[in-house]
Amino acid sequence: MSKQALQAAACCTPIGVRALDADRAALVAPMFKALGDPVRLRLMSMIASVPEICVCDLTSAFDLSGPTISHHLKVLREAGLVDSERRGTWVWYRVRPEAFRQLGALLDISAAPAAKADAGACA
Amino acid sequence: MSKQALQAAACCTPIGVRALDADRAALVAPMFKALGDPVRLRLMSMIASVPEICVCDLTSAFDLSGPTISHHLKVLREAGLVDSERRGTWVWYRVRPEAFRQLGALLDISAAPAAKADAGACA
DNA sequence: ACGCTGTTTAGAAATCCGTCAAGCTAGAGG
DNA sequence: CCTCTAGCTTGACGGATTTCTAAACAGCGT
Repeated sequence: MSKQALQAAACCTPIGVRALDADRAALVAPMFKALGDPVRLRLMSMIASVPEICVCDLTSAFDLSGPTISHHLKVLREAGLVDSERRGTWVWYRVRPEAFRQLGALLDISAAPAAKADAGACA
Repeated sequence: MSKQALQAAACCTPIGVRALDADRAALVAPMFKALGDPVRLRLMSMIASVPEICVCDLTSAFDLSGPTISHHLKVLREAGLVDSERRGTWVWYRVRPEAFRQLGALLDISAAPAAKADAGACA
């Protein structure tokens, strides 16, 4: 809703070009927070590495109970990072490319002042 | 130390190309977690948007006590996102471009499967 | 010695993580 | 239609982290 619109507004000025104001920070921080758990980060990468994936495949990849995985998926969903859709018996998850791209753009340091002194360190 | 070496090893395969294994996820997640707080995200962006900045300038930008800011800076420091250096009376903070770039590379979705269906949404 | 700057410690309140139990939806079988 | 089962989500609860305030501490310059 309005949340989506605001997220779009926060898109896509790199963090290093101009400091985030409080409103935008409050909007983007939950996304980073959602990625701040190892399990959720792995879930996110599993979802992002394929067009879509079934919850059953996600659950079987961890030594965690179903409800726990479901909880983590809910966090990712509420952060706007993934979408879910029920098709028949199974629920399928899919990444939200626009949210993903927004985070990537925020972390684009290439235009930041500090980048000049340290270009190419991540070869 | 060894932590730095492992962080370098996790660099820079995008999350959307291949799913992170548990070890790499455990290594990178703390960085995202550190950015998962609005105050820390703003601190990070303030630090990243200039070559370096004094703690006094950071503290004065928030309605938070000194110790609280210091605590958040410590989290960013221990996550490897920033460096601090004392010069005379004041302490100066500076971004770690390599860590920053690593996170940006992880979120590079351009090579991911889902990117094809949604190119250019972040215009 | 004194003041200024920034960090650390200690403690209370709030939040988060994982499991158990119960609820809901969709398909299969009678 | 009804029931049964499977797949996933939700609610509730103990235990561990996190977050803030206040007070004590350490480094630097005068």
